[in-house]
Formats: sequence, structure tokens, C-alpha cells
Amino acid sequence: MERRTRVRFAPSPTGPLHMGGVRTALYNYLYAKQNGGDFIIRIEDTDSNRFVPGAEEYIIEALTWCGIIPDEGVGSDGKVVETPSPRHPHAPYRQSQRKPIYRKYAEQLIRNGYAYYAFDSAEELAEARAKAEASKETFIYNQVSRMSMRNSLTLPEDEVDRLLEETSDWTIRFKMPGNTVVRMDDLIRGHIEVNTDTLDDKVLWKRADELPTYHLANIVDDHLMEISEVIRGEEWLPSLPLHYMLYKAFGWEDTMPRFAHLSLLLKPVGNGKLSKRDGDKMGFPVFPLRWTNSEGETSRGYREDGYFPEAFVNLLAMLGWNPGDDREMFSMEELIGAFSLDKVQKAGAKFNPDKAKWYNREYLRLKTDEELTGLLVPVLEENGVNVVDCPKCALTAGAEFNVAGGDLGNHIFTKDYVQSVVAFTKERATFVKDFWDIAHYLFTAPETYVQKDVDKFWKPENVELVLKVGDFIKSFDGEWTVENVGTAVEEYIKSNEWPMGKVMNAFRLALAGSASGLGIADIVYRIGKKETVERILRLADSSPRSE
RNA sequence: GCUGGGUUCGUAUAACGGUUAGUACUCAAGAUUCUCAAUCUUGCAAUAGGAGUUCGAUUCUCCUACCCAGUACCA
Repeated sequence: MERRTRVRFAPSPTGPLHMGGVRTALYNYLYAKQNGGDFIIRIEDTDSNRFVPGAEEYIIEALTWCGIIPDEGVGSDGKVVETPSPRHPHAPYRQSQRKPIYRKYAEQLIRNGYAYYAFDSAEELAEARAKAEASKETFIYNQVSRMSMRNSLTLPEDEVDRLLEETSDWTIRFKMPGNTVVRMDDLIRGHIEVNTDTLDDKVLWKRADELPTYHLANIVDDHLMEISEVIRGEEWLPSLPLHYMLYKAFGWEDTMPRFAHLSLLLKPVGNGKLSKRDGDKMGFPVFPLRWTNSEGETSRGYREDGYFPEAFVNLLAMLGWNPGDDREMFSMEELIGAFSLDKVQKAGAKFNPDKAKWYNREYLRLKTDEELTGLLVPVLEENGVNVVDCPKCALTAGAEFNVAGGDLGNHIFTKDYVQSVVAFTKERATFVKDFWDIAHYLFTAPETYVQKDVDKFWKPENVELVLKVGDFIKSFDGEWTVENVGTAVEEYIKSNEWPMGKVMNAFRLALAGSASGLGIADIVYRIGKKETVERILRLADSSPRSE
């Protein structure tokens, strides 16, 4: 009796998947997994004109990155599924490859009086629309107008046969009945009623390319693939009555899926839905992965921007859904457990880039120092820093590590050195790449100095004091630890009754290139005595102010 | 225009018809620190407007406003 839960995500490969599309896929996936059912990916490529090479691969890669893995259909095992198999009983899952299936269903509708052949050319239709517009009306191909158009309802039978034979741009249209109230139920929006008088005779099948339109293909495939719930974007809500009528016309009401229409993702400021432009303008991605279009324009992606997939999934899930309490952090597993369609918001959700960053920071903090170190090493290497697992090997190669494990002169550092940097700076980072901005001077001497800080702190009287602090550090002979170095320096400055703030800020300027940044003791301890003194002297020597 | 959907702090959202309308992000102030960041504390800030039903409405009904979607041989 209980129907197996089977849901599908059915994108058309007309470009990269938008983050709103990822959310739709995610909700489908969560719903399927929660109900122990199947999540299927079907590619709706019935419009050959809009096909974009690489789009399908992009969609699969993006979903895979997010951990949204289909049980069945395209992308479920990394290869094309052409023929039915136990795992993929309804293959193929690309509508262009299912071409032969649809025509008979369209013909069935005609036989039963639910559809008809239409021979109106594109020009004739455009003309009819223009004419209606001129008299401030909207042309609708429906019960009112269809009898004055060229179709199998108005033309003599032999003429219809002749046109079917001899022409190749006719279509099959649904014969929308007049003045009928369609009563629908949406899992998110509740009961909806629409009068069919406001609907039109939608094209179901096109002779020109022998392919169905979305409406036919969608209903036929959802039926054949035994889809139990259709969870899709709000843009489909106006088509729902048509879809109901189609299920009825086919006699498939008993197995008609239940529908849930998701609200759209809106732009952060102003009105309207989130678009590629908003991202570019406001500095956040709208796509899961980077995408370069045929014109060579590149759009940034969450992955390339440094977001963790867990963070991306979490923030997407919370855009339009909530668990009913104050929890905000959810792993995929937890989402599967907590998700429910009746907690999905009806109104569109404005995307908030700040919150997205907050999520990433939270997830970054959840990572272990070891994991983060592993992720940071490539970033360091890009910046000319060498990281070695085995200090002894590096030693024989000529490296001279200081107590902390760094060889600043040769740009070689032990993994432990990197990990200790990660450990004490991770609370300041949002993305892995932030570590370089935060702590680059623990790996290489500053090349520039913030002019504002130079003006404010690098004054002759301060420079003298910093040079003395440098001498003090040089002669420091206690155990070299962060604490010892820190307290020794502070006590030295205090005992001389020098102004702490001025000296420390000038000191940091010499070490880090800026008066603000990491703690002095943390810096000095890691870069070591030699490098500390060198950095002080370098700035002092290059500064005419300290004469 | 027409049809449908929608409307709680700036944003995401919570609140069996009964709460001082809660939480998070952002922002501001204070604490802390050698600085910055982080952290902690405090604070700012909302039921679109109007009728009605009700002892009582954020919640139910209607109207208005505004927003979104659809109105293709696109999905």
C-alpha cells in the first residue's frame, strides 16, 4: 500500500547549476533519504537549441561536491547509463535519448480526444499575438481561439492527413477544457484552485525535432519512473493545473505524484531573484563551482572561493527551511533526520552573504588542526614556502631549523611549525586561504610596511627603544617558549618604564609590516632571535627617520 | 494587463488564537589584549495597511498596497 518514495531532480543542461538549483536538488535528496527512498537525476534536454556543452557534467560535479549523490539515473556511478539495468531500471535518464517513448503518449491523448494536431506556423502565431496586443488583449490559444486556428479540429480530415504527411513543423497541443475548476494540493502551499479558462492549449510535442516539450516529457517520465513526490521550483506552480489535467487525461490519477513547490532564492538587496550579476557585483558566488562560459567569462564558485561543501550545504538548507528550533548547524546526516517539507518557507528567501561566511567560519573551527594544516600546505607552497614532513631529511639538505621548526632564510618549515601556526590563528580565519593573510610574516619577512603605521609608530625615539628590545632578545638565554619570550619582553619594557603600547606597536611593525596583527610573543617565538633582530635592523636601516 | 503565489527586526527565521513577539547573522557600545582579530556582556531593530470574526489575532476571513512567478513549438 505504502508507495516507495522516489523523487527526482530534473535539470536542463542549459548552463551551470545555480545555487537555487542545488537547494532544490538538496531538498529532494533529503526527502528521499529521510524516507528511505530513491533520489534520481534525470536530464531534461528536450530543447536542443539551448543545450550547453559541459553543463551536464558541471551539474553532476557540483552535486557530487555537495555530497548529493543520486541512487539512480545520470551521474549515479560516474558514467552514462544507456540501457536499463537492475540499478537503473528506467534508463536512459536523458530525455533526448528517450525520444521514441513520447510520441505514442501524445498520440494516445489525441485518440482519446484530449489533444489535437496544430498546423499554425510561428508567423501565424506571432501575428495572432500582435493582433491581440494591438487591441490590448492577450492571445491565448484555448477553447475560445482554437476554432479559428489551423488544426485538426478545424480542418477537414483529408487536409489534416495531407499536412501530417507533407509538412514537418506541426505540433500536438493539449485540448484544455473550458470552465473547469482544477483542485490541487501542494505539500508546502496547501490547497490551490484554478479555473481552466485562464489556461491555454500547451504544445506537448513538436514534429520539427520529434521531441516532447517539458510538460509532456515531465509527466510521462515521472509516471514511468514511478515518482512519488515532485519537489521543484516555484516557477512551475502556474503549470501545475496543466500537469494535473495531463495525469487525468492519461488515466494516471491513482499514481500521480504529490507536489511541493519551493520558493525562489532572492537577491540580497532590492527585489528580484538571485542572478549571476548580483554575485559579481556584491562579491559572492551564485554558483557552486567556477564556470567559464563560451565567451570566456568566468563566474566564481563556492568551491573555488574556499567554502567547505558542508558549510555550503548547511547554509543552503537553512535558506527557506528551519528545524522548528534554534539549531543552525547541521551535517548532511542531521539534515536527513530533521528535514520536513511542512517546515519549508512559502516566501522567497533573500540570500545573505554574511551568513554564508559565518557558516564557513564555524565549519573551519570544527576542523582539526591537522586537517587544516593539510589544506594549508598547498596554499603555502603557492607562496614559495616549503613544508617538510621529516625535519631530519631537510636538515641534511642544509636547512637550519629554529626552536619552533622554521628556517626563515631557506623558506623551509616543518609540518609541526605550520600546524602550530594553524592552531593559534584558526579563530581568526574564515577560509583556509585566510591563514596566509593572517600569518604570512611567520614564513617570510614583510616586504611592505603600512604607511599609516610607519608614520604613527616608527618615530626616532621608538626606533631606539625597539633596537634595544632587539638587543635584549638577542641576549635572552632563558628557555625559548612563547610564554617566556612574552613575559621577558614585557618585563624588560616595564622595568625601563618605556611606553608599552608605542614600543610594542613599533616592534610589530618591524616584524609584521603592520602595527596590528598577531601577538608579539607568538611572532618572536616562531621566527626566532636571528630573524627578529634582522627585521628590526632592516626597517631601522631603511628609515631615514631613525638617524 | 491577466492568472497564480507570497508578506514577522536590514537579512534568515521562531511563536496549539493568550509570550515583555524568541534566536542567529549584520551593526553599535563595553569588557579583555601591546595592537588587530577572536571571545564574553549589553544594546539597536519587526508582525505591510485597513476592516471583520473573537473575551483576545503575528496566527482565521475579506479588501488594499507591495513583491515574486507564469503568461513560448524554453525548461
